[in-house]
Amino acid sequence: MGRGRAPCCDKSKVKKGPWSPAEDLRLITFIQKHGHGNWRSLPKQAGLLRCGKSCRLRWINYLRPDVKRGHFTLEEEETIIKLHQSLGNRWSKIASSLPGRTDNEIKNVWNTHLKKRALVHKDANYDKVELTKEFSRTSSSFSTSSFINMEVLEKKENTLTMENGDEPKEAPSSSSMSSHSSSNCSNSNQVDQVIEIPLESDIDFWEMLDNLDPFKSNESQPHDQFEVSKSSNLGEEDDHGEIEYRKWLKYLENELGLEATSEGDKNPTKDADGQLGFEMTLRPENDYGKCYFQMWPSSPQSFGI
DNA sequence: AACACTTACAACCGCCGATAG
DNA sequence: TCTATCGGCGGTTGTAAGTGT
Repeated sequence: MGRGRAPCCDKSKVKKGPWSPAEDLRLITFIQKHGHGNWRSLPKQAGLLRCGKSCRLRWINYLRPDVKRGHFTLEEEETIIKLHQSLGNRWSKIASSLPGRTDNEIKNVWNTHLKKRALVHKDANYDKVELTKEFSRTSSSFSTSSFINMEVLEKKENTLTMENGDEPKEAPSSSSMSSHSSSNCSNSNQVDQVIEIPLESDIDFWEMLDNLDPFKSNESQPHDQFEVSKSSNLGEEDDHGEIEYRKWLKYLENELGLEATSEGDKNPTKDADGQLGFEMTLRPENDYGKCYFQMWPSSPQSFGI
């Protein structure tokens, strides 16, 4: 065999295109449990029909807990412009100066906004007024319906993804997504992570969940195995939502090594914004601390709230 | 309302350097 | 020294969402 480079994987056997929430969850779960020592073998071990590179990219650019999302601040944009002047298209180098930002994101922002601005800067000595106007542009469009975000609020010493001896980053900036959780976070400093989970009608997603072992084994049993607590603080018309919700609990307990500290913790609560959530403590072996899980429906109505 | 065009960004592709055998 | 493999990087593409006509 010559020096010709073998493809990183069998392209005919891997899925391409956008990641589904189910795939995201699988990847997050796997990396939380086992880390990502070998990207090439990870997809197989995690049960993902993706190539290792795709998993790595998805994790680094999107799922990593310390990745900062939302629009760039004026300072960040100025930093990028300055660094680009000295470094050129060395996006990873530029990204290393902007904690929480990925090279891919910086590259995109450069190509879509900053390149033009830099040209204007060159030609017209950088009109600060225009710059400020552009800064107020609407934030990047989050795909809220297909997003799983782990927001590390107060990271304990942990085993999660801190490569190269990275220091735990500050809490991610308040994006439109993160704002869902802010009220909860501020109420409990002991919560270490907020994991936001879409509760949507993504067929693939729920089919995957339904096929997971904990649920498979329940197929012959009625749904009320997750016995809906009528005394919960949700309305009675929430039965369906709460059943799904309890499925989630069961799944998370099994997959992420979570456990409720008391039965009361398993009862979902609503915050001031009407967001459903529940608090659970991770088992000691994971050492991730206490988490607050939030679920948001595609629209509040779908939960009858 | 329907279509065309533009924008934003997630994801893919292929190359490169480092490393192990 | 050569070769195979891997992670990482930068360029590019595909497409959903937004906007204009």
